[in-house]
Amino acid sequence: MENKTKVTIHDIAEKLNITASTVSRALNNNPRISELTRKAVLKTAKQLNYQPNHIAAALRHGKSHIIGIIVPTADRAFFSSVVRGIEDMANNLNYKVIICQSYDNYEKEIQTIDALLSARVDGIIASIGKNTENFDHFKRIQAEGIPLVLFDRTTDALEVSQVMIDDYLGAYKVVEHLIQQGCRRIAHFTSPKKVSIFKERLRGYSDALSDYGIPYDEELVVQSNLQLVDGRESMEKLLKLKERPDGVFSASDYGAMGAMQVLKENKFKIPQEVALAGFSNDPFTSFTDPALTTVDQFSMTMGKKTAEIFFEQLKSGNKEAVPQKIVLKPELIIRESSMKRGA
Amino acid sequence: MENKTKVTIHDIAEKLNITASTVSRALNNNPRISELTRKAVLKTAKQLNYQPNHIAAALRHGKSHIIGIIVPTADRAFFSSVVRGIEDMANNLNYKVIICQSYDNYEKEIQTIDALLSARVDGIIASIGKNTENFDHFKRIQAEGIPLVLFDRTTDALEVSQVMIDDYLGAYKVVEHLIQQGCRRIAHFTSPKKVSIFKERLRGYSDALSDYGIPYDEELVVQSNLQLVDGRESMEKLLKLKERPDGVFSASDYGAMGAMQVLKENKFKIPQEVALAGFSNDPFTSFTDPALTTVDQFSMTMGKKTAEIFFEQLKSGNKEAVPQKIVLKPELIIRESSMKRGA
DNA sequence: ATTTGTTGCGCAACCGATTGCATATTAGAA
DNA sequence: TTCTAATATGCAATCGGTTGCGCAACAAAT
Repeated sequence: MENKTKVTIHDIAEKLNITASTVSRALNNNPRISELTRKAVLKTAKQLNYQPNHIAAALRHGKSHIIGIIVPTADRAFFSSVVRGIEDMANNLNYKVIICQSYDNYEKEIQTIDALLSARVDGIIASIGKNTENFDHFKRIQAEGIPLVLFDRTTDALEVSQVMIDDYLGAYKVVEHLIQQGCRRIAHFTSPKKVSIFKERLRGYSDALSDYGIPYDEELVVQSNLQLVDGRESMEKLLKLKERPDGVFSASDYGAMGAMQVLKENKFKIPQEVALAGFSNDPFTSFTDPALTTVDQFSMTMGKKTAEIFFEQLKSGNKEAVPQKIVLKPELIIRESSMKRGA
Repeated sequence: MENKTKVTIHDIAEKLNITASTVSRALNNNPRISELTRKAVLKTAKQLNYQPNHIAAALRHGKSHIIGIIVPTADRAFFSSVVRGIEDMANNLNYKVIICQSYDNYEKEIQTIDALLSARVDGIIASIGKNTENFDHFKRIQAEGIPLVLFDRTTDALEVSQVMIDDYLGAYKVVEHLIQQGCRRIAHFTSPKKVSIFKERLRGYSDALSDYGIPYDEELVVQSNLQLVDGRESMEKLLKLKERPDGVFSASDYGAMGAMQVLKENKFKIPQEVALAGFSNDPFTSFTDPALTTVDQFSMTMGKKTAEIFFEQLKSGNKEAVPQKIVLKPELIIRESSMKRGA
């Protein structure tokens, strides 16, 4: 255990009376090294408990073999699941992953990117924070010439590959379903933020209504931050309308949950009097009573697909390939909260 | 934007007709550099858009200024909250954080530690995976001479600082509360794993019973993996007993949730017929119907405290200081699922 | 026997920043 | 005026691998 000084390839070299170059090549399976030498090196390395210093290697060929992932928060099932998909692939390719959280905070997002850049990550995969409206920090990533891929919370303000789900379609399906269940006054919780996912969901809502001949009513579209409390407030506001809604489609599960609480507190029957649907298929949605209808986003698939595109770009040396835009199909998960007409 | 080659201190030096040493010192605020030179260097650095290469610096003085955090999974509110607490402090001290997930997988835990070690992190903060029973990989961290601090899922098999909550006390409080609500046959969901938290919770359960003169009944203690499905199975098993329990204390919120589902499916009244309590205060516990009684673990505090101890150790050069063991007090959160006697 | 390859390994530069020691310049002290 | 001491900067080694180029040794081809 005399580990005072870390053992290096030079130690191995000395012990075998060869040079560090040979040791390095042996360890890297360079074909120009004889089988005999390689075996000896490997054996000695094990004996001395040699641990490669990746920092030195990283310095030498300018690649850290680390990729950065930026998510608004890691404690949302959706994001952590995407991360897992990415991680799996990265690990297989022998890349390490730094997960950073922006907490939907613009300043923190900038800092995070700075940190990742100066840590010399080989590339960055990100989902944009809710409050971000300026994308210069992302442009800096591209200016460095390292790959950048966005997922879910993306933007068209950047020339970049992105993987998202078809939010429009998901929303459309939800609203169509609510209509088919008999709803005629369907409210929608949305966000004022410039993130495209919310705009797309709103568009899906509005188009579905119009396709089924239901007028779009401004007072039924409530803007908020879509958290639990926001859902509560929005619902309370809706209940004060002369004509209350008979269905609510929230662009987030938490928002829908808030609505559910308020409705239950006011003794409304869900879904008979008011049907309810969220978006994201957060695990808790199956725990509520009634269980919440929502839209699944195939997060693992999104992670895998994102990683695929990312590493493709990485391998290709990040040439100015045409940015790809992958749109995955979401799935409507129908649960009790919207089944007015039975299963 | 001619950023083909990254600018280095040598570029700055050349432009100013000085040497890289001077530039380095100027950038590091070394007092042996004249104010004039320093200003010039800073200005030129900005002009050329110089970005320090931390990898080179890391190689030079053997410190990466990166710390590794290992959690079983980042998508559990508890863990991500602890992580956030750690992150906050780390960022303030200008350290970066790599978050790694072991997914409660022993092999992956080992790989992760290897990866972090060869990434030359300056220290590691970890919560042990459920299935880990051998701790040699953690000993390797210590053998490297870098600080290691464990939180929540800890072990006494290692001479290491640890931060945990008083699981015994938390469990005791829950059971005491259930007894005070009138429960006399209280079941407990526990895990067979060697992680101390579950053993402590079991001990709290058992002691509370004994303190209140209630016999410990083996058939009421069900072992499982404590996930949702496990909770369901355990509850189903309990309902087949000749004498069913009138209270259930699950060592995990998910387990309690599974029990709740089964009880509701079988039309049992919660809490009147069976009172229910979990452990962890996962956000979803306030969304269930009835809302779930549980134990809060002050995750942010745990994160802060963990970081505090960790950096203390790091600053002190990781001398063989006596490992500290911090035990935080948990808080019982009483909700409807256990309020037999009203609020 | 000479040429042409092939194989296996060493030499030395290099990645970018840091730092102990040396040196030059200037100021202050004797 | 000469000596001492700061002050400001340069020199060169170093961190631990990696890699282009070169060379020796031996085999195969002519």
